[in-house]
Amino acid sequence: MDALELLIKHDIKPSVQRLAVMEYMLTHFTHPTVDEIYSSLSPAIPTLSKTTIYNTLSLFEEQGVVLYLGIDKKNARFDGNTSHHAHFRCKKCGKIIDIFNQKQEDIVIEGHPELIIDEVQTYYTGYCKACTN
Amino acid sequence: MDALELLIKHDIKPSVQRLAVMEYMLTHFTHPTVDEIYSSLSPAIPTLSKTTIYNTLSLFEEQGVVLYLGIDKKNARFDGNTSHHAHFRCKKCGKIIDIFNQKQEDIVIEGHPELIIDEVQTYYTGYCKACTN
DNA sequence: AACTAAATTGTAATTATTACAAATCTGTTT
DNA sequence: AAACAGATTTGTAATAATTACAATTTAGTT
Repeated sequence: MDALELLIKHDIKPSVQRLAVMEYMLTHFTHPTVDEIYSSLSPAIPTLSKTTIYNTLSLFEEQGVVLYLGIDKKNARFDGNTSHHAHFRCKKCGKIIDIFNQKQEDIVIEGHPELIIDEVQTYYTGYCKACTN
Repeated sequence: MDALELLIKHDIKPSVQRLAVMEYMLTHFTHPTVDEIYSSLSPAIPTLSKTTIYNTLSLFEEQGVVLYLGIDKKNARFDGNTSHHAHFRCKKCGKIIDIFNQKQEDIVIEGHPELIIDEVQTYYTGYCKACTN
């Protein structure tokens, strides 16, 4: 599925900027920050504003086409992969690794039938292989 | 276990400020922010500085006597309950609820024996009972 | 009492994010 | 093709959480 299709499917009107951000998210599953996205796209779209990146990602998140990650104290991070998976953050190098072998979480939390769950995020913290040696 | 014992057990030299913060965390399992802690303790300790709260919580977290929660976009939140449990945040009222009925997570992630896991945090997001009616 | 190291304080700096008004763009109607 | 309306983007300024840091205070030891 390409960027344009994805936007339309999620009721997002495409624009040059939105397509560029979506395209970036679909080719960089590195959980980028706003700054990283801005720095990467800015040369090709010289008029691009960082506010647009904030607006765009905020819209994308509302429409469920990207995931907001709160795993990093410093910056918001975003994930173009919205399928169910967890994340691991290395305390030393800061790298964030996808963890795919998760059982699908329950939609209802046992013992809390009164809560309506929209989203589940699991964050592991520790040391990656490169930082252990 | 009282505040003094806990600090000593975690190799933290007690001081008036540290004891006050620890005491607060042991009597307020509300996942407070730095500001909330500061505002609550400030009247009794008029010379208290907000920097001290930051320093103290940072030390407490390193020593494993409180948990840092990244569930709230705006502020850091802290939990004096370091036993294994998950958290739920209501999108509407912002309340954070403890979820205790979790199976103990594995120390090793299946498929990633190379990662050293120090911590696992699970954050649920959705709507609480009061905000659903 | 003097000394040393640690802890606390207060102010200033940093920085991510948001608010907002002006400018630009898109699509539609006349 | 011009005019218009609404949405989008932009740039700047404001906000606010956190950190840096130097000065002061405190606690413990000689």
